[in-house]
Parts: sequence; structure tokens; C-alpha cells
Amino acid sequence: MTGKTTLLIGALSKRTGCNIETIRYYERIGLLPAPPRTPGGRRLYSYTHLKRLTFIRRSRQLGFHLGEIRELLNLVDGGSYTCDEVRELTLTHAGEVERKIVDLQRMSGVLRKMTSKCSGGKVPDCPIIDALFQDNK
Amino acid sequence: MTGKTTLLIGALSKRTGCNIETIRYYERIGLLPAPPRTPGGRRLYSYTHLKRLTFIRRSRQLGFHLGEIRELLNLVDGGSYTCDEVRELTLTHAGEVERKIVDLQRMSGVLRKMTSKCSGGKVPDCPIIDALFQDNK
DNA sequence: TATGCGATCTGTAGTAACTACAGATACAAG
DNA sequence: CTTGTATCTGTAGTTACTACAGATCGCATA
Repeated sequence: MTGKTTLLIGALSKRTGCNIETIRYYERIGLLPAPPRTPGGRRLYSYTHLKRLTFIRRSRQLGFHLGEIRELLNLVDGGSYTCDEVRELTLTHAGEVERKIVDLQRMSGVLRKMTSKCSGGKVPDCPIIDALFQDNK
Repeated sequence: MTGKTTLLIGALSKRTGCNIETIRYYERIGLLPAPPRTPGGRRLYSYTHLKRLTFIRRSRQLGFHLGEIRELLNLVDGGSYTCDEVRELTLTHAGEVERKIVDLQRMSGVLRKMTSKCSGGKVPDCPIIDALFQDNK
């Protein structure tokens, strides 16, 4: 906001918590536009880049895949996105996350049940191993 | 159990639900021992392989990494594993699974909150996008 | 001015756990 | 003998990064 602020990649990295190699990676795959360079070849980032990278990181933290983030950014870049489109993407993603939760809960349940059957002694006969050898598709 | 049952890789694949390329992959990385071959070079699996692959798949379904599965199998192969060792590995893993659940629940909460703020109209001004642009580390 | 140092550059390879080919055989049925 | 399906090997692609190696840049100090 303070006029023409620019950041070198290290500063951008610190500001976003995104590591340097990852920033360059996002540029390589076209998620983050290639910034202008100093005469010596260093990348010079602006506030726009900072905002966009923040968007990407935040979305990743929320479990969006890079492909989904790309879609979201395309909507934003197109400028003509509607709330409906974004909402649908987000709801789909939320659904996936919730399905994953159910899956993991089932896993955790089975794991706990297995260990509860285990007396935990020094015996070489383990109900956990037995359970894992059991086909339970 | 019916004497000398042997399976070609396709049959083993069907019996375990593990696809053929994956079976060969497990052999390559040393999780599944290389079986004997027919004179023509096809892999001939026995009941032992079937059991071991079932173990691997079941463990994967429960979210164990291949490294953890390798540890479990080493214990079993060593023959001298104790219930305690297996139990510890399993409890550690269960803990990881549960941490993942908490993470995903937080995600899902944020996602649902974001979409609930969204009127879902045709307006190009979307609170979800706004939220994603918001730094919220 | 020389030099040292940290930050940055490019390019490539490694990670996990598979999956997807291509091109060559094997083997059973007609 | 041909056809078709299954299998073989070996390599490369996937996702989202991370980890180098070896070369420069640019600033501060001696």
C-alpha cells in the first residue's frame, strides 16, 4: 500500500510463509505470473503477486488441489466470475474433505479396536497382525 | 489351502483387488518377494504371497505408509516380534490419523462458513474469493 | 579496489505410491 | 496356423513440492 513496494523473492517468501523453491515452482507451472526482473536478473514482486500467492497458500491450507486453485484463479482472472461458480467449486471441495473425514474416522475406529484387543505383552502372538492378515475388503 | 494352489498375476490381482502394475511394483521395491516363474517366465504365486499381499493392501486401506508396512512385515518376518512393538506402531499411526481428522474438520468448518456467507447469486463479488485473498495464517 | 558473504539464479533430480504406456513374448482355443 | 488375451520388461508420467550443484549478483567492509 505504500506506493511502489517491491519484494525480492526472499522477502515474499517470509511474508507468505511459502518457501522460495515453491514460489519459483508456482511460476514454472503458471500459477504465479513471472514478475519483472532487476537488471541483474532477480525477480521483483509487487503487491499483486503478494496477494495472489497469499490466495494460493490459503487455498492449499484449505486442501484445494493446485488444479482447483487454478480454476478459481481463472475465474478471478476472467473477471466475470459469478458467485455461483465459486460456490459450487467450494461446495464440491468441502464434500470431498468431508468424505475424507469419514474415511479416516473409519480407519481410526478399526485401528483403535485392533489395539484394544491387544493385551500389550511380550507375547509374539499379536491380534493386530492377525487382523491385518484378515481379508476385510 | 487346497494343496498346491498357484496363481498367475492376473488371478492374484483379482483375488486381492490390487492391480497388476502395483503387484509388480511391490516386488520391485522388495515388499512382496519375487515368486518362482513358469518356464515361459510368468510369475507363479502361492498362498503365502496371497496372504502377504492381503496384509499389505489391508494396511494401506488403513492408511499405513509403505514404510510402516515394511516395518510391520519385518517384525513378522523376523518371527520374534512382540505384541508391544506392533501395538506401538499401530498407536502411533492411529494418532497420526486422528490428527489428520482434526485438520480436515477445521478445513471443512472454514469452507462451510465461507459458503454460508455466500448468497449464491450471479453477482461477481464473492465473499469466498474475498476470504481466500485474506491472509489467515 | 578487492574480497567476502549471503541471496538469488538455472537446471536437474529426488520424494511417495502408484499408473500408464510401448513393444515383445507366452500360451490356449479354434 | 492364426488369433486373442495375458503377461513380460523397462521407462516415463503423475502431484506438489523439496533439495541440491554450480554460477552470479550486489552490498558491506578492509
